[in-house]
Parts: sequence; C-alpha cells; structure tokens
Amino acid sequence: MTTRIQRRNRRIILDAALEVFSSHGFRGATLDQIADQAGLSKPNLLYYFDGKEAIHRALLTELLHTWLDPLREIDPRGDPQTEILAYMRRKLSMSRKTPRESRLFANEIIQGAPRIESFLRGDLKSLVDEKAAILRDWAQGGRIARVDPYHLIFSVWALTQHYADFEAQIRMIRGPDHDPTDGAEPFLEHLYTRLLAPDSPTP
Amino acid sequence: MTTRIQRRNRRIILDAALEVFSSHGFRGATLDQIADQAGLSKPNLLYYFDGKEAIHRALLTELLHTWLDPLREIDPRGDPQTEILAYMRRKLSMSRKTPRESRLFANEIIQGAPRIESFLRGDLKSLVDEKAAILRDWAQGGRIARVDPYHLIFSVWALTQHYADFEAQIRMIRGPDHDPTDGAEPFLEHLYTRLLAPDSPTP
DNA sequence: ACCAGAGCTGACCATTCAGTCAAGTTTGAT
DNA sequence: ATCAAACTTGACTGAATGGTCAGCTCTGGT
Repeated sequence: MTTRIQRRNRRIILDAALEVFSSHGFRGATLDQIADQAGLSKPNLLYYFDGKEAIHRALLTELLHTWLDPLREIDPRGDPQTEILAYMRRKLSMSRKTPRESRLFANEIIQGAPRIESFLRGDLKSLVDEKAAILRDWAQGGRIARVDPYHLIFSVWALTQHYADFEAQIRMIRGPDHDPTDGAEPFLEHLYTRLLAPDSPTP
Repeated sequence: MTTRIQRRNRRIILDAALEVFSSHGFRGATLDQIADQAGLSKPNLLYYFDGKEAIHRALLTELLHTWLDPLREIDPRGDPQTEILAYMRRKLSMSRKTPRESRLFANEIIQGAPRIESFLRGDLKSLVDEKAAILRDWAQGGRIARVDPYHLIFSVWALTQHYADFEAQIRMIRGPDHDPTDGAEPFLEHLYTRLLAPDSPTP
C-alpha cells in the first residue's frame, strides 16, 4: 500500500534526481545534491529508495517506458512522407518538452550505455528493425527516395535530440534570449521534405 | 626545457586521460583509473600535471585547438554546395578518426559546458557567426536553398557527431561487426545534395 | 666513475560521499 | 485522545578519492 505522502515524495525525489543526474551524469551526481534539490534530508531519500543506483534506475525505467513511443506510432499504412515528418515532429517536441530526460539518456549512451544495454539490444533494436523494414519497403516501392532506412532513423534522432543535448552550446552561440529550437521545425520540415521526395522515375 | 621522457610521458598520460574522461566524464573519472590506463603511478601523474583539473584542461585545450578547423576551411569564394558537402565530410571524418575527442566534447556540453564557456562564447561564436553570414549570402543569392544558416551548421554537427557520441547505441542496433559509420557518407551526401539544391526560380 | 637533477614511489592525509542507525516527530484510523 | 505505523533526522561510519611528501632510483653530461 502506497500512501499519499509516499507518492508525493517519490515524485519530488525523482524530479530532483532528474535535474541532478541529467546535468552531472551518474557518477558526478551526489545524494546530497539531490537531497538539497528535493528539499529533503539524505536519510529521508534513502527511506524512499534503496540507494543512489535505485533512484537512477527508477528514472531510467520511467524514461525508457515512453522513449520509444514516437517511433512506435509510425504507421505502415499511412502516407510515407507524412508519417516520417510527423515522427520527426514528435521527437522534436520531446526535445522541447523534456530536455532533461534527453540529456539523461545521452549521458548514459555516451558513457557506453552500461545500465541500459539490455534495453538497447532488446526493445529498441526490435522496434528499429521493424520500422526500418517499413521504411525500406517504402524506399523500394519508390514512395520515398532510396535512402538507407537505418541512417534515416539515426538522422531523426541526431537532428532532434541535438537541440536538447547540446542546448548549452546553442544558447551560447545564439544568445540567451533566443530559444534553442526557434526555427528548427521549419528547417527540419524543409530538410525531410527535400530528402524524402521520391526519385523522379527515369523513363 | 622539456626532456624526451617528459614529452613521452605527458603524451601517455593525455592518451590515458582521454580514454577515461571521454567514457566517464570529468567527475566520473578517477586519477587511479588514468594512472592504471597509463601504466604509471598516481604520484607520477601528479609529477607531470598539477592535478586532475589540469590534465582535463590540457586535453580540452588540445582538442579545441583543432575542433574548429573543418568549419574554418569553408571558403566564401568556393562553390556553395561543394564547400558545404566538403565541410560535412571533414566533420564526419573527425567523428570516425577521433571519436573519443568528440565524446569528451559532448560530455562537456551536455553538462552545461562550465569549463569551455569562454571558448563557446568567444572563438566558436565568432567563427559560426562569420560562416553563417556566408551561408546566408549564398541562400539569399539563390546559390543554395533558402535555409536558416545556423540550423544548417547545427545539422552538420548533429548528423556527424552523432556517429561518435552515440556509437554505443548504434553498435547495439546494428551489431558488433558493422562499423557505425558504414553507409553514413553516401546518406549524408544524398541528404545535403537534396537539401541544398537551389529553389527552382519562380518565373 | 661521479653527481646533480630528473624521474619515480610507498605510505600517508584530508575530504567527500554513499549508506546506517537510534531516536525523534507526525499522521490517520479508531 | 490514543497509539501504532509511517515518516524524518542528526550524528555517525567506512570506503573512495584527490593530493602530499620524504626519500628512493635512474639518466646524462662531464
């Protein structure tokens, strides 16, 4: 039985932990920082979670649960260009709305993905393989340009997550007033529209 | 006066530190790990460098010295598409040849770029502004498609560095035999050729 | 062969940090 | 109002880690 206080405090702790882990990485984060951020004492943190590792695991589990949703929604029966453009927009929207989660994930991958290897090799690979097959069919059927489906998926990841993961760099180049993703959507729409336009059939 | 031994050992230490820092981040790396990797004792490390911070700083300084070279080479007098494609190829080549340096940089940015803020606001911003102006002129002159020059530069960074920074993820999806960048170059050539083709003039 | 300085190390220190615990306070069902 | 369970915390512990130091060994110029 979980109480009202438990739900509230677990949520507060996970929020604080997301803030700290996403900006310092697992090793760089300390329980004291998380406790401060949460406005709770360190022993109290450990009353709700079994340790630093457990907090981190809870955060990743929660994240991975929704991480694949945008890709999952690609519909093989839909219009190819519409589907891919919509996928890109969903990913860009995630970068806008949950940049800390994106950085949490990025930190994990850059450091070799030790804690989410089974997820990557399992759920992620399966889904990517499945959707890549759809993209391949679309390309072979001439409904989009003949591009490598895996690199196409990677390009969406790279181009959208970049705005969350490298936000600091973009801010320093474009100035503090500028929102990092300003102008990104029309640019990426243009890019994918051009990229995907079917090859004109050689008569 | 620097001796032969000094040059050799500083090099060994920086190599080891690059390995460790790039895969664990600054806080996650320990002097003992670096010493192990270098095959030297920890006090010996500190004989050559003033501390963990100093090793990291030396590494970043060395990296930043060449980080901007690919962008710097864009020639305003060259053919726009050729120049931009060549830029993309230079960046992709860097991701292939020096992925650890790319991850060192990525770690730094994701964590808010505290140690290289002045570089980003200074040298990097200046150069990006300068080259963005060139790209803008090309776009306005109709020599490439009308795209936002900043997002165009960001797209090159995102698409090329992704192969180094997210190598672990790509490997787990494509399998261990597959080189992560296999097929990337033709894909990106196709992408930028399509993206940049000048808008057909409306008569 | 000598030796001054460069190069190197085991032992040690201070701090940071994850995690524990005994003893307190608050909550909510009765 | 009572009380058992839920919640909270100051004070602590042990391990990890960045850094120091006295004294050792090696190197290269004479």
